[in-house]
Amino acid sequence: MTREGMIESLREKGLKVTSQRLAVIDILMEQRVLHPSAARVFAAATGRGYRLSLSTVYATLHEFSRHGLIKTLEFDQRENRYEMNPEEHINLICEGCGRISDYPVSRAVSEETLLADRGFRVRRTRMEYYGFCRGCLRGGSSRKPRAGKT
Amino acid sequence: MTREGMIESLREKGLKVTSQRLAVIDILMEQRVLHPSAARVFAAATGRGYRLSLSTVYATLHEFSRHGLIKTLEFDQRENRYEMNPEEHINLICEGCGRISDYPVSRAVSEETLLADRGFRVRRTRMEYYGFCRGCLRGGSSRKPRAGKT
DNA sequence: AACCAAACCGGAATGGTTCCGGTTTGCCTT
DNA sequence: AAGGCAAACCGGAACCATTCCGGTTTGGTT
Repeated sequence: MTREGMIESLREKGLKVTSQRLAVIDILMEQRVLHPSAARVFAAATGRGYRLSLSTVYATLHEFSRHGLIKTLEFDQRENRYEMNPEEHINLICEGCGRISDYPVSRAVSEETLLADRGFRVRRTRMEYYGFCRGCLRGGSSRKPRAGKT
Repeated sequence: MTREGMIESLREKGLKVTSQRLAVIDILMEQRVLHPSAARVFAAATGRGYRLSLSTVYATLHEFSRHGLIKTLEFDQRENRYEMNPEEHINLICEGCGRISDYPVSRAVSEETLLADRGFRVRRTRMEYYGFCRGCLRGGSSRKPRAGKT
């Protein structure tokens, strides 16, 4: 999704295009590979001169997520992260440095199978593999050593 | 894993077998299909006459999880849940009633593939499908209508 | 029976996120 | 171009499941 595409989406859904939302969109586009947290989006935005509050960043990300423009990766101990990749994939989450990368893969069980088999209607999925990335395995070059719960 | 098996595991790992831990084990065994939360374990335990504190329940579950006796299902907004099923499976999580059920399935991508392909070493996985269970689809018989974030 | 690290306890602290009510603003109408 | 209004924004207070604290108890070993 491009910056213009997101703005287009806002209009389609009847959401207002505000300077704060544009700021969030810009940062999200720029940091998409990082799967940024709300705090990071806020820091990056203000650090670059945009004017908006942390509350607004939270509200905006929540709204974008609610409308399917982005996806929220919810965690218990670590802060939530946001991703823009709409394709089906597994998130590889490094417990050493906290980095998240995508690994494309098709859904393990089809929606139809689950519905027929269990009467369960899938709305969204979440697939995560926790472990250590190449860098952290290789003598922990590590940055931000953010271990999850062991 | 049986009650006796868990006690055995505690001894093997050098963990003390206390009355509080036995209480938690009993409740976990009894409520295994429910994937109970810490609060529920606590309530069930005290309600049945066991004497232990909520702090201890948290500490115990954390310890069991750390040693691989159980697995913690971490959530952001809702409370964490704990499961005893050691098999590879997908957790079907109903956004209507909060019920969690298991759907056995083999790992989508093998450990070896990921290591060769990305240099990523998998330590644990998490696969969840969110949606609505049979009961909630059929006119929301619903109990505990616990919606996650939309 | 003594010893000690591990486990337990209640209560205070934590911290990412949400809520609150009051103010500002995008956008539709005229 | 001005008016009107619901949506969006804001800072600060509130939330709450979980963790932390230090002081006490206890399982298991010597």
